[in-house]
Amino acid sequence: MTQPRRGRPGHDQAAVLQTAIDLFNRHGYEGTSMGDLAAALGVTKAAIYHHVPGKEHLLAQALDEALDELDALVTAAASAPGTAYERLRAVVRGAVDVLVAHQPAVTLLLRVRGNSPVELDALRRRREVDARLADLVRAAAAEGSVRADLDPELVSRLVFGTVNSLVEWHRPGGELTPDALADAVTTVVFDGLHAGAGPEL
Amino acid sequence: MTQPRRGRPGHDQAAVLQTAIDLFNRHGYEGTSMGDLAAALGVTKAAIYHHVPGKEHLLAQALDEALDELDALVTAAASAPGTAYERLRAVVRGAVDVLVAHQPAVTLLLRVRGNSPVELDALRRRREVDARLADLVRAAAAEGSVRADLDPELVSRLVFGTVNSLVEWHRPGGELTPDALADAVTTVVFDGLHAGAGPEL
DNA sequence: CCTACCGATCGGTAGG
DNA sequence: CCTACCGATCGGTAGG
Repeated sequence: MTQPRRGRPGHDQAAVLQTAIDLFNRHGYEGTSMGDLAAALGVTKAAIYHHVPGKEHLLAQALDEALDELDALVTAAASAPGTAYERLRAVVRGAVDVLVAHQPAVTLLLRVRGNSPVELDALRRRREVDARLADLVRAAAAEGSVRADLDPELVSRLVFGTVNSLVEWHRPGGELTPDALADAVTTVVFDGLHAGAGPEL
Repeated sequence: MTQPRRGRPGHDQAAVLQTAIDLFNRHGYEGTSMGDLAAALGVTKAAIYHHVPGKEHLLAQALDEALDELDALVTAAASAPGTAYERLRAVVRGAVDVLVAHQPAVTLLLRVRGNSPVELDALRRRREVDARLADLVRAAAAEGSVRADLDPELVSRLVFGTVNSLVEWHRPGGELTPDALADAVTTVVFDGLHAGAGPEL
């Protein structure tokens, strides 16, 4: 039912967004001008405004992509069956999967500073996700399956700090499959670095 | 031997740098104008150029502060006595100390994208530090004191990803002392999350 | 001659 | 999707 295109094929909204996210990640949001984006797309600056209402709208769409995925992850984990330990382990693995599958959008989210209403709203949504991740760690600690000698809030920050750090170096098409990467992260996080550490309780 | 000041007391280079680093961290380097910096200092924009040659010089000084500390840390660790395990454990603890003591400068460093020669040079120096950290992990794995079932390069990225993630939430004057924080990080990194995991090999 | 600034404005570029 | 622009603001510098 889509109308046949007339004129030059050009770009659709999704292509503009994808290129924008890439440039935002490479040079920073403020460090990327709409002229840079136009040049990367091979069009003039004004042409971009045919597809999107403005620069900040591109940022908002990218942040929503990442936050929608993370929201879905913690919501599913909160209502999943099994022990708190199993749900925590699943959410760590799921977080790795989200970071790998949506790396550019998640990278942008993790760099948001709150410079605008769009960024402040993203920070608010992110804090909610972080709070629900901390709830899972707290439940696992209360259950006795995760160490309780450290503040669960602190443990949560360290664990998901580790997961989030993946965006700094992981690139799609690397040697590691997402599954192998998730295995490595959960092993290091739950069992630690010591040689011969057991894979399970 | 310093001459008595005449005219308004004003600000020295160090004060301008400290305020600049704070603003760069809060709003991003490109998101901070020299006008913003001037307003934060309570002077005019032109007055800043009496103290510093330009905006990028402020960034370069901040990045040098962080990189000098990290260079000193890995250099000391590389020539320290003891097993590779002991040196790795010391460098993890030392990295926490550096991040806490130089949090604003290190935060800036971790966000550098390579947008300019100054940033590219900082990235180059940072890659050298990262390589020497990976060397330590490799030596500990070869020694048999750290798990060798995972690529040392990957383990290094995860460990120092965890440490680096501190800058995202740690603020000076929090509840945790630097020592307690370093304890918590080394415990989680080396022993993992499992309840009752031993504190040592 | 100095340090420590100010009011005004430079040439370019930002998002739109 | 382009040429031709705008109000404003950028980093940096002039004379005093």
